[in-house]
Amino acid sequence: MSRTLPPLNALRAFEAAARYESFSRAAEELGVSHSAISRHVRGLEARLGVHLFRDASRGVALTAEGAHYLARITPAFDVIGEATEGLADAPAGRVVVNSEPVFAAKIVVPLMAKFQRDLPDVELRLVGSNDLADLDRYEADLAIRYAKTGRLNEPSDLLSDAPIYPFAAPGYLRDDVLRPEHLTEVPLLRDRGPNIWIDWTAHAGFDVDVPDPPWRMRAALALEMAVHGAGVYLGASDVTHLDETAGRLVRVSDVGFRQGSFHLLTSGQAGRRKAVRSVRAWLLDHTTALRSG
Amino acid sequence: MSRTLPPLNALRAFEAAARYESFSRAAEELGVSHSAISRHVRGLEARLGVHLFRDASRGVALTAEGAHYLARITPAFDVIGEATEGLADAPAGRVVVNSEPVFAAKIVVPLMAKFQRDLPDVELRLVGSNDLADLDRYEADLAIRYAKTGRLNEPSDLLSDAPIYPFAAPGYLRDDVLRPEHLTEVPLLRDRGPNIWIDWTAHAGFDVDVPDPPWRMRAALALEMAVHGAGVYLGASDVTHLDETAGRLVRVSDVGFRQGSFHLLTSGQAGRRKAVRSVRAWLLDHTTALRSG
DNA sequence: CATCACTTGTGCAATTTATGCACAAGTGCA
DNA sequence: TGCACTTGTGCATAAATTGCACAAGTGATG
Repeated sequence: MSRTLPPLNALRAFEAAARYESFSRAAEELGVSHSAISRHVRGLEARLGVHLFRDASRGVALTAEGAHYLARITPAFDVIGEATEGLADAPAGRVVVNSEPVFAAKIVVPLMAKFQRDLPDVELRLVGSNDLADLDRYEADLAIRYAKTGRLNEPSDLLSDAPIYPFAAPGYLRDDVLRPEHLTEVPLLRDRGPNIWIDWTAHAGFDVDVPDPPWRMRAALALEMAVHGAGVYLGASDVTHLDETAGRLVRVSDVGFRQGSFHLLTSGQAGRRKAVRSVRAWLLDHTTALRSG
Repeated sequence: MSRTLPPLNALRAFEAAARYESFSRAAEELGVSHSAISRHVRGLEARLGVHLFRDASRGVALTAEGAHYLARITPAFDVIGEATEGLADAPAGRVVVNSEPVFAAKIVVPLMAKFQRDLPDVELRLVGSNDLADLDRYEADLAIRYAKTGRLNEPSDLLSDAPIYPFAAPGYLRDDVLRPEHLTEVPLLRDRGPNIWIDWTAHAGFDVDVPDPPWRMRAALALEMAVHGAGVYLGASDVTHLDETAGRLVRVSDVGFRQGSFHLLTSGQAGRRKAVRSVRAWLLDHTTALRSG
């Protein structure tokens, strides 16, 4: 194998500059400064030892060699671009979904078997994490994030805006009903953000000062504690549904309110892939029950 | 223009790894470590969101997508390689020659008009410099260097090993003959290296202690001083020939000796270009008279 | 079953390449 | 003459590439 290739990044700069016969225009297209283009092009010329451009009054002009080279390079790059985009058309492949952990555990994981049957060629990689995956950096194709109020800043699809209720293990409270005196007797569990128990007591009309516990934990842990009879969990009913159905949790009050929602974000780049679009559509199809209206 | 290309360096690593279905083999071909290949490939997979390889017991195996992609990418790279090598076949282009200054000024420059007629499509860029151009870093295509003794360490072509004689402006010495008493009366000019006047007096049989002047200068300046009647220059007759022919210098003794030589080095990369090979051949053709034997 | 050869994966740090900013120089036009 | 537009370059920063050393896995062999 005796093929030697020039520095490919410089070649890319050359190809763009040659198409426009302008370094500035090439810079715009590639999203870099003209200075980067100039350096790449001049470096390539020096390395190859030929003039690909000559000076023009405005911009640059291709030499005969430069024009001939461009005529060969552009189609080659087109092939590479098309082949790469062709991968996006494949219905198969791996799709990385970064999800808030409690949503991953309680909603997505139980759906995995069905997902496997419905989209057998897609390998779903589910990453439960509270860290915000950088979709622009290809850390994930799809991201499920929780917005405590309103919408997300980025374009997204609403997955769930299920109302918030208090839940406890069956038998944890007398008659499985939350009463005012309980609010100072038992641990009040929630996600570690603002104390939504204050909002709830206001809705319930309970005139009680809710103690703010000295510990913090995230929703997934708090929910597990409730399941194990260690307190009353206040949170969205989407993530409790699994344990309710299994009889591990009951709703201990009919007073609820809506605050916060889960959203699905799609990476701009990966979002063009058929496999990613399939997963997105599937997730939205299978979470319709979680959305109001 | 909506074409988007993957990171091209990673694509190159993929293509080599895919051909061999082995990261180690690809690493050998590209002259990097396997670890670089692995990172490139896995990065590309992550970015594209598809499996291009699956694990095999020994090495890696292409997935269907990977194989299909390879079948498109390899021909595109072949086109780029061939187009780039095609530039080398062009008889035109710029050729950079880095030359020791006195050789450049006295031998190459006077030949430029003939060069222009003989190779009109080649732009010769002559750089006179005592700095050693790094041929591996594309600083020059050809380099003319002086070896004070013997040969150069690198493969090279002998350009000139003309003997060393003393020269002065006509009339500077009585009867244009260098006598022993002159050696302590007039400035003895030479290149700034070891005092070759000591070698000369030994050859001439003059029992004189040659003074070592407190100044240093390079050959080109020393030669100009002699032309202007400011001393006697001792140096190789190749670089004095122009001024002799023009009557600006005469040889003032028949005693000469051989020491030192000019060599032509050719860059390995640029040396494959037709234009560079043409210049090299031309230079060797037009300097045959400077070589003994 | 243990050992070895071969292969890929990864933490960490060093090296190389790419890049932007700010200024300079050149050209054409009003 | 001044302005708009264009490319070139010193300097420094940012990003990508890379190697080293180790780890883990697989298959073959004695």
